[in-house]
Amino acid sequence: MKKLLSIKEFSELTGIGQQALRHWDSFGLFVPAYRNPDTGYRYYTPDQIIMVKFITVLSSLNIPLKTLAAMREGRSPESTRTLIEQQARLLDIEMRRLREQYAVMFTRLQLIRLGDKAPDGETSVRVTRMEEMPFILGPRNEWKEDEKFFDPFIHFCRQANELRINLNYPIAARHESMDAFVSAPGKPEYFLSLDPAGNRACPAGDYLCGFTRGHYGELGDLPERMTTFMRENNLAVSGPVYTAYLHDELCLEDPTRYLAHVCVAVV
Amino acid sequence: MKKLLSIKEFSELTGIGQQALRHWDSFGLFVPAYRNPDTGYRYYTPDQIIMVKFITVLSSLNIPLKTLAAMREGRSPESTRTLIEQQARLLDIEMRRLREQYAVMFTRLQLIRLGDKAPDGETSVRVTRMEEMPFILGPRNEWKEDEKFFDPFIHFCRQANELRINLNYPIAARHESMDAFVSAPGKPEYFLSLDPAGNRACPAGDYLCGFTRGHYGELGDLPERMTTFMRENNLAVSGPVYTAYLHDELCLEDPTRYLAHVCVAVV
DNA sequence: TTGCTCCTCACGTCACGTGAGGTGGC
DNA sequence: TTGCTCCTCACGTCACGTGAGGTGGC
Repeated sequence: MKKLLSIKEFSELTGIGQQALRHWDSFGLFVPAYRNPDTGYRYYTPDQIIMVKFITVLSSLNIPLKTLAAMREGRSPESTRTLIEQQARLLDIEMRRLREQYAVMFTRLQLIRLGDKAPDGETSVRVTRMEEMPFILGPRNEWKEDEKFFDPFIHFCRQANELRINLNYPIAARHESMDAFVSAPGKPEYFLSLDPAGNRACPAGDYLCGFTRGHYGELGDLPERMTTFMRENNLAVSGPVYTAYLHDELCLEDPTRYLAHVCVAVV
Repeated sequence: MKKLLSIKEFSELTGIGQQALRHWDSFGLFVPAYRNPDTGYRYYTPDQIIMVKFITVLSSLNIPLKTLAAMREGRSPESTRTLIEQQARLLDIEMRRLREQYAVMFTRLQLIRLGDKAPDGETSVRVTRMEEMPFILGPRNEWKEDEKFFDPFIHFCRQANELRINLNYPIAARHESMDAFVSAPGKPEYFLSLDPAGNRACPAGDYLCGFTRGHYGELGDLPERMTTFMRENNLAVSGPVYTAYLHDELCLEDPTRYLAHVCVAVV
């Protein structure tokens, strides 16, 4: 004689809600071992815990319950093995996705923190040691005279989609030379995705860094201030100019207060 | 003059469905940069991609969109930083959960595969080298005469819930001696959870293994066959007796065909 | 009888997807 | 005019949660 558990007891034992158990019963995914024909009461046996736990594990990835129900009938060791192996692959994909999201969040956090430490007045220019920053370079931008301002940016995003570049990472800009930056600060030659697994990087080293506030591409007098600083301190440029927004629309509602960070390697 | 994107263009660029964008607009989570007052058409700017991507990353864990919308208004670098840090913690928990599920699936798979390789006739007894199998031991079972058969099993499950033992792992049984196993095969002294991170393990070594088919606790003549085999081959027991179901209700619909595996270390 | 549990509708929720029916620009 | 896109309801979906109203055993 097997011990029978009421739906309340079984619900408490397994942690599955009563209504969930009734729902699973309603379309045959998981039915009680016994049902009182007079009262309609559901009774479960303790060994049904095994099945119920298995179902929760399987359903925790977005496999529809009806699909699971279909797979459960006519089951065999082979079919269950296949089901688990398939689930393992899904788990693997999901774990990759989470790791990537973690990296996205961490990269974003680094930028915000760098912005939090921006020097007083937010207009200063200085030389700082910077760590390596990996990235993926987009296609070279074409700034035709008649073209709309954001067309190259859209082109970058479209290319990114095609090349399976993750647009969740912060996007930065790059001018190939200080001259190019000074003459057109809002028209970088490249956009880049700050993917930590990127195939390129701006190397660790001393960088001339400038901060300024304003809408995307509006860098005010920062280019002049940087060139002035370099002249006064006898510095020479030794690489491209990188522009990143540390505090952007994710942090601020007022677009005129976005915080930009421009850096260029110097010797 | 900013480039304006129709909802279709923006949807294709970001991979977010048109109706999702309308839905996000409807309660203020993410509104188009411009709206034609005559036609009601929605227009988005390319830089809104950044926000939309951020939202998808945040919402991919089960944070309700309304909660996100509430957090988005009056945002600051500090609030966004806190939001990301909180998200990172959630991601961490989620990754632990997935790793655990992966272990659950893998452990289950090992049992099924062992069952697939069960010897011909499925009634044979033999000595095999077995790998280490970690587990967590439950409380000692009390088999009172008048108690229902499954009561100790329920007690184990309840204890497991209290002790935060993961019941998703396969559950096995253990008799402390061959005598105890032979005299009451269906009444093990312990139940155990086959958690690979368990604090105990049956060590790698040579085990006398027996297979039999039948419902839980019904081991037929397997105990006798095992003792006979040991006598005939001059083997001595050197540890507890473990019983696990390799093909159970997860694999088979017919309870009389469940496949049990009994093993005991021998010298 | 009281309190507890169970039942079956039936509607609510969340984040959309999917037509239904109509409009507007080329 | 045709074809395309956009709009706003409004209902469907999925996996339940949450009462509503009624029953049954101690």
